[in-house]
Amino acid sequence: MVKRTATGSARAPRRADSLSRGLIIQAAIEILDSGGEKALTLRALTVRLSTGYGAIYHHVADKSDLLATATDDVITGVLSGAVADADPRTALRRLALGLFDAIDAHPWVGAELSRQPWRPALLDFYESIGRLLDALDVPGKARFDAAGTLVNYVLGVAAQNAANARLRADSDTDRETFLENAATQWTQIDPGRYPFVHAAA
Amino acid sequence: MVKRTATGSARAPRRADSLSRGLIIQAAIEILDSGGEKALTLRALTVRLSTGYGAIYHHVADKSDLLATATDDVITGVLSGAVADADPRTALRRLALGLFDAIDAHPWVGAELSRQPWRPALLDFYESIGRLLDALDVPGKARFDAAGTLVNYVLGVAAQNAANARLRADSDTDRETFLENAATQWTQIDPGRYPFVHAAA
DNA sequence: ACGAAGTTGGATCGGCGCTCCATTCATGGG
DNA sequence: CCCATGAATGGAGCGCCGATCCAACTTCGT
Repeated sequence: MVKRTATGSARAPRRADSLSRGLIIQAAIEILDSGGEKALTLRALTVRLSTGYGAIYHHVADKSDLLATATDDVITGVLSGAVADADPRTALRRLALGLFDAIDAHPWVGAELSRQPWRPALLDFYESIGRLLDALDVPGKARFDAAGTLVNYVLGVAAQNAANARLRADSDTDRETFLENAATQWTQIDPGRYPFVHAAA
Repeated sequence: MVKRTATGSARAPRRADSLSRGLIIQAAIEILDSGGEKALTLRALTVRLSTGYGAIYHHVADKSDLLATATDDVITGVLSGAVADADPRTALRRLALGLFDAIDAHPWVGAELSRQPWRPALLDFYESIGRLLDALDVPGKARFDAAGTLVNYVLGVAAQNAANARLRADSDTDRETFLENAATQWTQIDPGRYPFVHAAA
């Protein structure tokens, strides 16, 4: 016999597997990837997870919390996916390209990062860059400037790339050349920004 | 005698001064400046302009059109406000700082630009930078890269600045030092990015 | 066995962008 | 001079959103 609420409507049975914050965020990421930023609605989440609002809000503060945590997840993935490299310069390149690729694959990450540039995951990113620049014997102050310049540059180019992708949703033939452009531009920037270090190397 | 609609509700008299697209956008900018991005609602616009939805949608496609045009207006203001300067290098500095100040004064401009990096007004901005770099005898390809790097850097730093302002809504004592930092960082970037040109100068 | 604490589902609320249409008014052709 | 026409206007209403709230359910210590 189906139980009824006080208002007389039917009530679905409780889910078998228990919900968790991680599950919710993972579902949010999938929705964001498949449908873009505007596709992530609480309703869509309840449908995908076969649950209600209460369950979601029990594990998550609000929608912005959801977006922020999802973004952190992606960035952390980029960091952990970056293999250690003997040469700091190519390691930097790898890191920057990894960030670009991540935003290219999940455009909503770029938008969120430009909205909240001090997310913990992004600070970790700065930390890694700082260590690599340290290995390049870049002096302290310049190191900070360089990290900021690099990240801002990647975020900006990724945003432009996302805008391009929005304009023409197909013909990704020149996407590879675009990536190569970004790569070469960065390789130009690093030695150019620090001509002393570059000359020393 | 007050006229009544078919549903019997009262109808306000028609406004004396006629509406125009420019008026609507100006009102939108004022709302955005005073209350931030989320304060711009069609309802707020109707209240401020003492009008209805129909009048607004007759002059404007939709809300994104409103935001985009308002952003173009601000950027165009930065460009027209930049006085000609004999030295291309300080002219570049002025342009970059002008963009930063504009975003600092209207944070919603930064968010919109990162969402739509190819707005006509921003293209004009690139055009101006390109001309200045040409005056610096920067070769063609590097010129394009430099303009992109500069704009992306300013946008990124401005976004970080906006985030800072969001965190501490007061104590703008260190805002000046922040601006100076950005300025010196750019003066470092320009010669650093093109050590050849800088050495030649 | 039982009640407290932890979890879940969904009705509900206020507000949003936007559509639609009755109404108003300036204009110019007869 | 008049009135037909169409641009301009105001506002009710629609569908959807994020968020709240609470009854219903589960788990678990005792």
